[in-house]
Amino acid sequence: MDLNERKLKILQAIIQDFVSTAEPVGSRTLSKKYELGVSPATIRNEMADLEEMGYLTHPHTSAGRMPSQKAYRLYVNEMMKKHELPQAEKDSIADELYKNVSELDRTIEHAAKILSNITNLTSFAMTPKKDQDVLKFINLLPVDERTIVLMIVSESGKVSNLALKLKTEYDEETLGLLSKNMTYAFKGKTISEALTMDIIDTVHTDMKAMNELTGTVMPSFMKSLEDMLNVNLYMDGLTNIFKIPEYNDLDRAKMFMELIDRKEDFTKALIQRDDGLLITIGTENDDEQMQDCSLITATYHVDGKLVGKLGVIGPTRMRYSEISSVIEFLTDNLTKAYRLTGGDDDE
Amino acid sequence: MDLNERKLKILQAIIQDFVSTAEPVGSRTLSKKYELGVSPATIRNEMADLEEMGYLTHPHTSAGRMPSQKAYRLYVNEMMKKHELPQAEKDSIADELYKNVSELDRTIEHAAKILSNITNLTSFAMTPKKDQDVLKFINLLPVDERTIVLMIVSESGKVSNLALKLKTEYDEETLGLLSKNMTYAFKGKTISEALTMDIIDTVHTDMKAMNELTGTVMPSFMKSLEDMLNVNLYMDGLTNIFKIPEYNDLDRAKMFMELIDRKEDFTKALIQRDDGLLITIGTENDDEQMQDCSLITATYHVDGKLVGKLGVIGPTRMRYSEISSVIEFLTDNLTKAYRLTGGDDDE
DNA sequence: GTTAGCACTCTCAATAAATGAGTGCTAACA
DNA sequence: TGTTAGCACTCATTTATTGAGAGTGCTAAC
Repeated sequence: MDLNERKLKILQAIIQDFVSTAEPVGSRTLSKKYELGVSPATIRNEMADLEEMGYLTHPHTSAGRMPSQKAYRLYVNEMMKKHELPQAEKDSIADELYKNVSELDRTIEHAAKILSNITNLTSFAMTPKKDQDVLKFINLLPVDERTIVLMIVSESGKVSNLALKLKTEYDEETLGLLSKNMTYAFKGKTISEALTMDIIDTVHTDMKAMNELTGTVMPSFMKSLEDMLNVNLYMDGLTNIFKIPEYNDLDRAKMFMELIDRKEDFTKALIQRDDGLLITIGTENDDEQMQDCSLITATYHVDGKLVGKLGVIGPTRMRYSEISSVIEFLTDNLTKAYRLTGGDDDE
Repeated sequence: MDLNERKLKILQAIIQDFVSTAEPVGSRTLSKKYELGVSPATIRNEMADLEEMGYLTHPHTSAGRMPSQKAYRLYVNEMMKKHELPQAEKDSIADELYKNVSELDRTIEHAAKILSNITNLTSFAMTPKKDQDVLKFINLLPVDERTIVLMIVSESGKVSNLALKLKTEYDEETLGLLSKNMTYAFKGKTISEALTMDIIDTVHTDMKAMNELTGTVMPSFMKSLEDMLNVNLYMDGLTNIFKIPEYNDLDRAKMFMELIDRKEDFTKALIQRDDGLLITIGTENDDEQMQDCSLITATYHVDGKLVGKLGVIGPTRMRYSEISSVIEFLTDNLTKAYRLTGGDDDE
């Protein structure tokens, strides 16, 4: 059977209607609401064909048709037009985003908030994976007799630090020397590389005081490096699912919330996704609990290298086109805001 | 009417039963399950009295009784025995908590997770209010030709920093001088005090290069101070409410989720609560949406001064005694872990 | 190939009836 | 005077029944 012009038109109308109403759509409604130029009976015949081809389903005999996952995939691949955001909306999003640019994590969190507000879906935003981030320098700063601060700065502008309480007093000169040695040893290494190095050996010297200090500082240093590798996931608009008819059912809402609550698993799943704008529909998602959801994600870059992700999760019935545009606009702007090297930003 | 021994015993039994079953309890059930030594008919008479006194309510004529808010208050004030946690549980909680002690925020987040796991309720943990935190030193570190790191260390061990991209190149000597000036000006001031100072004036000098640098650094400095004041709220166990029969109703679940989703308001409400272990039941909560919930919170201290909070929110029917104990145990341990001054911890 | 017409299917909402848990009251009892 | 058994009554909950409505599939006519 052929997916001719008319069938496509009808399918598109059904998708459009179902996406906005969430109700199975019947032949009469269709012929009244959309200018298809044919009678309900003809539409019925075509719908029967479309169903046979797998693009439509039936909740039960006397109900209207609704798009199948295959239909959404066809729509996303072939029928969807690029949605151009109105300038006013772009401006307001950018305003809202830049208003809060400071620490990366805060901005990312804020981006998730913006996204859920606009889409009325549950949004998420992931801070960048930092394993390829390159160490720039390490500094040990005296605070008081027993306290020092360990500070690690990386290319991406990421700064980690930790106040350390020492068991014994230290000597400032040794501290300075150790800072230098550590910087010399680790500068230019990625965080992952640094973690595989035999760190104590690397900065070993003959000085007793120094070795003692090293022994105290190193565990914290490694712990900080590990912390820097951690990816944070921010979510927003959890309650939005209650606005979605599909989830007006306690069990489904529950399933969804549980999915969302397993943040570690969810983060893992996100990390594994391909870069760029990616739409996965229903069973295209690996995770079993996501098989009646769709995910749209896109990637942003920090310092042109580190990759973070941002997106929404919702029912397979969603406004793929509009939502994709918003997500892309946000990731583009994040990338712009965090182009650290060579940029002229003063943040 | 008098709240005699027998009435108290019956009331306690009703509370106990209702807390674990969530079902209104009838006279027959009561006489069978608890050793009250009287017949259902007698219990019925007493229950009618208790209802008249305001300790019990009736969902409808032919249903059993359930405790009123007044009953829970009586229970918490007078009848509740201190629940001593079994040593095994204490150990496992402490293990789980200390396993992750590093940056304060991570630990706090983790504490919330532990709490929700144990109580099967929705938990929250707030990082300390830092307005009384005292600045210790300010440091400006060179990174590369155009980049410096601004670092602020406070008494509580809180370290804030921000990589700054400058419009023009800087000179290391000036940078060092500015660090010294700033430390001199702000050392010993609380963050709140620092924010009210006319900062630019404070470090004003005759040097042109210095004033230029100051102009660039200061906005970021103030922004960092403001960021340091921010209180973070971590929540966990959101999906636990779905396990609670009271919320097996879409509307109520929705209400609850919305309450939780308004994090700013929720944080404000928490900040206003009194210190120490505090139990508020139903309408004792100011917030309208919380009037059918109970809250238990307790405070922990960082460096003996800064105050953070931790607790749970759930239906008025909850195990006040056990939960209070867990919360107190957690806050005690947090306070211990973050006793920075004078302690012997090496974290 | 398209359309009107009609029987048929199935869900959903409304109504009614049966069920059962639990009370309140009365009268008898210790 | 306090306690208890007995029983009528109440009200939520469950199950069954019915009717309306939306929509299809098929047939026959155009």
